[in-house]
Amino acid sequence: MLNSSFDPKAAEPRLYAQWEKAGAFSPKGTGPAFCMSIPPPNITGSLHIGHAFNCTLQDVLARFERLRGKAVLWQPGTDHAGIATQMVVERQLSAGGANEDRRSLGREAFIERIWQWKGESGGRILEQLRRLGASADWSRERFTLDGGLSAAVRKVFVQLHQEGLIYRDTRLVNWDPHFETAISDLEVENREVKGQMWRFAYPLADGPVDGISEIIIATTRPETMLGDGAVAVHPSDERYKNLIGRMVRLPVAERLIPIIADEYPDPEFGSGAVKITGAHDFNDFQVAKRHNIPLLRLMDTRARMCEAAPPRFHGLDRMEARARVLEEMEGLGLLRGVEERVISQPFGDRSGVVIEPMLTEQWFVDAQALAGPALAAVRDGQTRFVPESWAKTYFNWLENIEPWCISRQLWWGHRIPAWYGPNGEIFVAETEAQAHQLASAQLGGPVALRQDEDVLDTWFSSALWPFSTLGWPVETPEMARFYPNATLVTAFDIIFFWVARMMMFGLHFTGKVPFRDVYIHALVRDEKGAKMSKSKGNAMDPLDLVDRYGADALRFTLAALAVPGRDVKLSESRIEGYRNFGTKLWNAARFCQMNECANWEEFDPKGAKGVLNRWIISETVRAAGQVTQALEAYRFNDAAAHAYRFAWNVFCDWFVELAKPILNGADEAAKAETRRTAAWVLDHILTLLHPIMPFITEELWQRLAEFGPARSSLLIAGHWPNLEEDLIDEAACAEIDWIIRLISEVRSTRSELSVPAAARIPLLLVGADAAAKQRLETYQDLIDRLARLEYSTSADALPRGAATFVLDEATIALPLQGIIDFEQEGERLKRELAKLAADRAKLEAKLANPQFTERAPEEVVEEHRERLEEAILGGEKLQAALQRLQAMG
RNA sequence: GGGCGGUUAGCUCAGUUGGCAGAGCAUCUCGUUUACACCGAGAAUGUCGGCGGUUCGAGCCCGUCACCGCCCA
Repeated sequence: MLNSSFDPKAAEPRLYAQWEKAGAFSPKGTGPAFCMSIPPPNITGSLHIGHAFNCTLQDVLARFERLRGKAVLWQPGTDHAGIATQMVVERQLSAGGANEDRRSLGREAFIERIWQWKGESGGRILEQLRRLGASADWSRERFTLDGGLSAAVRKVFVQLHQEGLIYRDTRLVNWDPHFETAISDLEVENREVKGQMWRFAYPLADGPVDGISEIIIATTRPETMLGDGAVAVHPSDERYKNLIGRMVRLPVAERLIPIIADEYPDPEFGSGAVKITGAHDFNDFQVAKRHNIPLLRLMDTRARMCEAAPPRFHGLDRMEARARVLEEMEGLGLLRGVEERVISQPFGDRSGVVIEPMLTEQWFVDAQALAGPALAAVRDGQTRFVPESWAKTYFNWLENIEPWCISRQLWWGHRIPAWYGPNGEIFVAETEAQAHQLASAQLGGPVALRQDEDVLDTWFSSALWPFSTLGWPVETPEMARFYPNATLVTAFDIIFFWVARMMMFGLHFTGKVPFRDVYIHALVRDEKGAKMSKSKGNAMDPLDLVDRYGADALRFTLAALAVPGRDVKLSESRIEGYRNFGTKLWNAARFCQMNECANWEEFDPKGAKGVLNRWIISETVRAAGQVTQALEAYRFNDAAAHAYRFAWNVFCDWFVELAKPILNGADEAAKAETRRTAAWVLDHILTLLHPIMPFITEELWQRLAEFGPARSSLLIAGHWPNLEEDLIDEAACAEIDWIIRLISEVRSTRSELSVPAAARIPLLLVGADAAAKQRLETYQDLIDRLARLEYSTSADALPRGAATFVLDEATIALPLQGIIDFEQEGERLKRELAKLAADRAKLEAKLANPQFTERAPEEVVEEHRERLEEAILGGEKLQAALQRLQAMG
């Protein structure tokens, strides 16, 4: 016998082990393939609510499609996370007290240390996903630095290089002076901070022109003036027209620089003149390129001033240099003011330090060339964004894409497969041996080669994830079967980083899109809508929630809140509510078990005779259809809501209650059929809920079999309902619906009139048609019990002193003389009448409008007519009841 | 500055061809009816952000404004 509640703590690990042991997570059978590649979490990561959300949605899909008979491969794995991982281990080194850092350790030993760390703690997050019930195929777990995936990376690099799509170039990159590496512009966080805007005067070198002797520029970064190559003004700016082409004397640096005309400066903003520091500002870089302005790199890798600055600045940190520049400008009398203002400043999202746009030589991917096919594939529908609106974000980014800087000055990652010869010749090859071959061939003999020190951006390998994990470039059976992937589930903040790049590389290297659907979900925020973060202290730990409420409750909550295109605000009361739902389900199963609702396997729902049974079977068909449709459309919230409503508000609230008299009754045939029906429906509920609540449903599936027929499989390997519409019996639905409405109305009336709950009262059905009379007769016991009636019967006339309400064509009277206050009932009737009168007036007005009757669809007009008739007849009946009541007074 | 999203019950949010405004939580009343108090029965609650337009009919479509959030400059 089941206990009165589910114990997730005990059951979850047991069930999960059972699934794994059964090999339930591996693709099975010959059905259509369904493949998802997990967005690989960082090995440094630990599970946060965003992972839990992403994981839940994927698992819902995986389990749903698996139950539908597809061969499901949910491909798991992790990402090496270059900068984050290196950071973790470097921090460990410096905390070790041995005065070690990565340089003292050396590259090889340091990397060894990281592998060691990875072995110990790198798999933690995947363990945590298991606690949520993730049914990924762990036997196929991959890591971006695995041999096969690394070979794929080298192949891609070499091929793109051969095609001229990877090249070395000197451009501005976002430089992180803390980690001393280039980082992606996507890893830069622009924050509004308080800063100052200084105004500098640059004197004209050859004396005044038209009375103007200097030009004023504004800057928030005074130290960069040392690298200025020009002053730009807008060609249409009348103030400066005659200055274009003249030189100014750059103070402090004591150099001459030209005044140039360019569209970039905004004449409305500040003085309209802009200093151009091509080596330290992205916009300036573009201007400098257009005008061949020299690029002067002022800083070294740690953002200390270097050669291009005057010697007295060498070695100064950029902030020290700023103070010095200001001091000198002031001394020269050329500082023309300063104002406080909010400025947007770039910070490294990992290091937290101010990012320096820096002129360096790096490897770049010609992303623009790869973007074309990636754009086309979404435009012509080969890959579909869900919700569709995210395609716009994707288009917008790809249409304006910049060269992708892929080299990183780190040690942890895929080392760039490029070797340099004695005179700087570059040999790009998949192996060092091949590089030597290339070098020999080109240089006429063996030479010493030095491999590029840098590693690739982590996203370079992630971009290959949907196919490198399947074995590409080897043509494996998995590639043939599971590529393209069916669906990618990820958050919107990663469309640029990852989705776009997978599209570019997938199309370029496999000729196919990497996935058909991209389901984009929102971010999880706290109940006030703030982004969760450890520093804010509002982060909810998913594992803590699992401990307290069970994985199913958390999963159900996340699914129920997964509305496309909107942030998820998670509140604990919601989780608690869905935990309660689990308990409700558990107890419904317990009821079934106590009533021997089993042995349905021989049961054919088509042959069910009882109206109640035919009704709940009809409802099951409807619910299964709704849940299926919702999941197919990625409407996780709808799927959750439909399943919830059916299980609780239909099955528990009505079927179980209505079935009780039968199950306790003497009609053995009816009893047997009802038991089987109940078992059949419950199994369908378990199946429909399984993708969202895998643990409790699996547990019930197995426990229910203790008294019934043995299960032929675990629920995870069961079958999704595929019910035929002709199981729906409209007549049975109408009949049960009538009973439900009758009972609800009695309850409501009793409650409004404060009839004591324990009081048994009579019910008279007045003016009913034959069908209604028949229904009352057939279900009398049941109605009496659920409405707490003394007796119920048909009658010809309204009794004296009764509370009344209208049900279709009939009037229901509850003779309550001596129990209720008739004044109160009179008031209640008047309120009802007023409501009906208002409805009536509205409907009449509408129907009197020829525009409406002529233009609205026939069925809408008809519906309005019916509603009007109902309002009129109902009003008459209540009016009669009211008169009868008042006649007593 | 450009783009996107949001504004519906006290709170969190649904509302997908325009046709009777919903759910969960919270609140209030009643209830030990043999699955369940993590429960049952019932109730109350709305200028669908403002203004204008299209339409027989607008929470939904269009325009505009306000406020909030995010992304990109």
